[in-house]
Amino acid sequence: MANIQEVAKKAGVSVATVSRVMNGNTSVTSATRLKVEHAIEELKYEPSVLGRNLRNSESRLLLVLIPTISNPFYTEIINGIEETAIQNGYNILLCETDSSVQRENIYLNMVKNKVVDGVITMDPAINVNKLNDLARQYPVIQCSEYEEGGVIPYVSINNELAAYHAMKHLIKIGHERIALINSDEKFLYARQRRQGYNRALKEYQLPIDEDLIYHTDQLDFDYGIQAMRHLLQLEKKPTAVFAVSDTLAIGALKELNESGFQVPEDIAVVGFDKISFTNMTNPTLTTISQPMYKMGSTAAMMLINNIMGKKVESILLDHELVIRDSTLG
Amino acid sequence: MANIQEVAKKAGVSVATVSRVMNGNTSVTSATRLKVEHAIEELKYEPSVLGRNLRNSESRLLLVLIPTISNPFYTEIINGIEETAIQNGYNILLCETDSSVQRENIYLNMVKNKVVDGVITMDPAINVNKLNDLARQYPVIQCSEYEEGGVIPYVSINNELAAYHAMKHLIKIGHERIALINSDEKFLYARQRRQGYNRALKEYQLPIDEDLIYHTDQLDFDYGIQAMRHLLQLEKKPTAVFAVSDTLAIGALKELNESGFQVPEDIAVVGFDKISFTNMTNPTLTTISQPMYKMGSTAAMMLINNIMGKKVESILLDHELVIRDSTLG
DNA sequence: TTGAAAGCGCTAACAA
DNA sequence: TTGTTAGCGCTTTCAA
Repeated sequence: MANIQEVAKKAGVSVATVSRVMNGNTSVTSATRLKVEHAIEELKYEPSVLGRNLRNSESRLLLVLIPTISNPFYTEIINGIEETAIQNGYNILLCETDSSVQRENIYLNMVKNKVVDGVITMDPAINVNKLNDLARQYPVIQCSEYEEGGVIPYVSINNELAAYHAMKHLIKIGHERIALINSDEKFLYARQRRQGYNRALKEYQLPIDEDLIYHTDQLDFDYGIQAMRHLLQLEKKPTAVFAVSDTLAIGALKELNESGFQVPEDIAVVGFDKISFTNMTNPTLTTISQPMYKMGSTAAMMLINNIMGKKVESILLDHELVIRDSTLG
Repeated sequence: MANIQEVAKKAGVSVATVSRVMNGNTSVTSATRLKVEHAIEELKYEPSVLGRNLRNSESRLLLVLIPTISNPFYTEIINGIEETAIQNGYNILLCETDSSVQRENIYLNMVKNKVVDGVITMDPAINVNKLNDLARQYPVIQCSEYEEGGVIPYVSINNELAAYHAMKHLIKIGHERIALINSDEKFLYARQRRQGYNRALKEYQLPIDEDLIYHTDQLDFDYGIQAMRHLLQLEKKPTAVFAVSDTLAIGALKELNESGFQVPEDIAVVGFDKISFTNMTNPTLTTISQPMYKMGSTAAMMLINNIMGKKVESILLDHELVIRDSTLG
């Protein structure tokens, strides 16, 4: 691949002039510009991003940190991030932390090392102190999961309200014993959704039965199966289940089918996220729709603005309850 | 962030010595090394990857091109690529082409611009000529989809044989009218799976009925639903369906459930890939298991070897027929 | 309008 | 063993 010097030589001008042409600088006569463009064409010159980046100390790369690529929830967010990034001349470096501290370190160093210009993190298990440290000097945005009252800008939804809506729906169609399949309450979203769960029960003067609350370590299908299996062993079984992730809800649905329970006649199920699978299950799954694509594109826009030195505000996007067969008794 | 000069100054040595310490060069006395390490610690020095890369003309970044992030099939492959890349000191730049020529161009230019050291492509719709051009000068590996008889090293499975196995299974349990939900046969894997379909039918002296072969434009669930809807309108309906992707098979299953057909009693279904959701459907889906993780890690290893100047050989990995409820009548 | 030259941060060849 | 220095490819300041 030809470099700027060869182009300059071929065109009979200086490298500065070539650079000016490349960057659309106006102070070049059209005659010179033509000569240079000709040389560029002839040599099939493509400027080295490395050289340019070193000089400008920018990489036009955004780091995107996700806990796992396997959950379709993240997939849609990533679509939103990527589209917006590309539109603004950035590319994304997608990295899975697997919630491992070691990986997290590697990736956060990429920010310090200027491999990337900024970072969007969706990992709920990330070390908050380290992240705050980083955010003092570099552009950082949190997406979906965030630190309450923290200093890092975020985009998310109102998890408490969303959970409240899901619960209210179940209560209104007559359920009184509603199980909650939650993830670890060390995560903010888990705590918030739990609060929404509690609020709805209180509002309708229903008791909070700790037996009906199950915590899972992870969000894979299998954990939903296990949770449901546990709940079905209770003496006083629930008549409805609210899972904080569609993947868990799908696992629960599977276990109910296997065990011969009818959904929603015997037990109703509500999920959370509206991943595309939820339309393929039998019955289809009632769920809270998160604006995943928009969340991603908003996060990307915030990060890019932040990189360009603008001040950005945190934002909570709207959710929506999508009622499907798993609660239509 | 401090740079190498500041560290050198603080340690009272030259930048070359700091560089030597950073790169584990042995010809440094332990006294000097100590001084330098001290300075590095004190200034929290992290070498600039940009400077290093420009100098070494390498980025230690691998480009991974996928048609869409939404298909879980790719997710597992990516896991394999990423793990292997990290183990070897590389990171991956994951990019969705959406099978768009424009995006493809942007990304392939990243190789020429040395933003990345090499590329693994899984996009079946990629421009083969352009890719071959690129491969003349830069490390390129094809994963899953490849050019038959081409010059670019690839890792894949024996698609013809896999499809043959799936069909043989259906025939052996008594099916004679077996529909094929295939994707566009402009893709090699679609042609190969079609060949396996044909071979099995011929071997058992069953007729090839073109009415039973349906081609979809994409692999999303919805396309599987549509395909099945079409097949159910035939006068002589199939008794079994083989879909070349689990996502299509899941859509087909959905449509069968909706229309009141029993699977596998009325119609049996076989998918392809073994994505994790195939264990959640009702009934669970018989499918061809592709070694996705291994495919990814193999591709990454091939690319890294290629970057290091080694010659690499194409390889076909083993598949496996996983028999589940959707064919257990 | 154009060119010369400095410099981004690093590594490695060469010299001492 | 250590230091000096050129140079990777580019942009931008300053001068002409």
